[in-house]
Amino acid sequence: MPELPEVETIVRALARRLVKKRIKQAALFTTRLRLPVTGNLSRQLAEKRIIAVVRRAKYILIHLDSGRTLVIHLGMTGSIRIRDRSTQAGKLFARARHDHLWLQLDDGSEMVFSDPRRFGLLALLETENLELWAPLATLGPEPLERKFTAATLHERLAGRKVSIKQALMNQEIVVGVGNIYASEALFLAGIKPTMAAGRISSERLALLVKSIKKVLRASISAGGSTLKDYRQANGETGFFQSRFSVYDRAGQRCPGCCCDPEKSGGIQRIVQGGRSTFYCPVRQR
DNA sequence: ATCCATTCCTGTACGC
DNA sequence: TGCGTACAGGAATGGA
Repeated sequence: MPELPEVETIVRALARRLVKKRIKQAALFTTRLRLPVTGNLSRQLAEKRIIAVVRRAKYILIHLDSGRTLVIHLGMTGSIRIRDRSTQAGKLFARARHDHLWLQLDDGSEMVFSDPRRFGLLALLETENLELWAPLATLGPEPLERKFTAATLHERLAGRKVSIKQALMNQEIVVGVGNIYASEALFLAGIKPTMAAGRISSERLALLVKSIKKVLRASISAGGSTLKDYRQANGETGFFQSRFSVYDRAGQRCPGCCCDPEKSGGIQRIVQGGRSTFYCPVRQR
């Protein structure tokens, strides 16, 4: 999916375009997402004003003046597009194959949520009780907040035998880090992805925390990473993918590596928990 | 308590 | 061109 930088990029665009706008009409085209969509979303969204759009972990939270919040998670292949009235000039909205939610705003623009694989989710919840909702209730700390420190991570990893790569992807330990940025952050920190999470020194965890923040911030600055499905809300691709150090670069030389990939084999691809991990055996120990 | 494989669903790339 | 297979950015689940 969209990991934290991609979701953050989308949220910033949505905030710019949607806040203070009123939803004129809404249409939900399926209830079959990762969790069944409950309630009459179309009716509950119509005539409501959007007062804020924020991110929590990889969730998009759209606060409405009705005291409810529209929650969107993009799963692996979800995307959100906003289209101007001007680009639609006179045309009726045409639903594409995997469009699941359509909103028409009072300035004539439209927001569409699409998700071919339907691993994403949509929910409308009481804003006041949002944090009690199970998927949000168990989430760990935000990696870009100041209070996410080596001490935080150390405490959360204590005694864990699972690999550090898998631990970083566990949203109860730290949120927002998915398959790409887990590999990238571990490369920056020089930590081998298979190390037991609970056995890494505080010093190395401090470097890991810095690396996580650094790679996430750099990617946000680049508008995220586009592999296949991800697009910014205006339809443009991100461009951080061109700056990956190890992700999807098996056999190549890692940035600044001293070794000859012809001999060393370069960046390795292994599988952990069913997901690909990329790392440099020379620089990551 | 922790960890692992499996599952949801669809699209695409690749080898034959 | 067509077919089968593997794999893809996430996260919940059940069983070990």
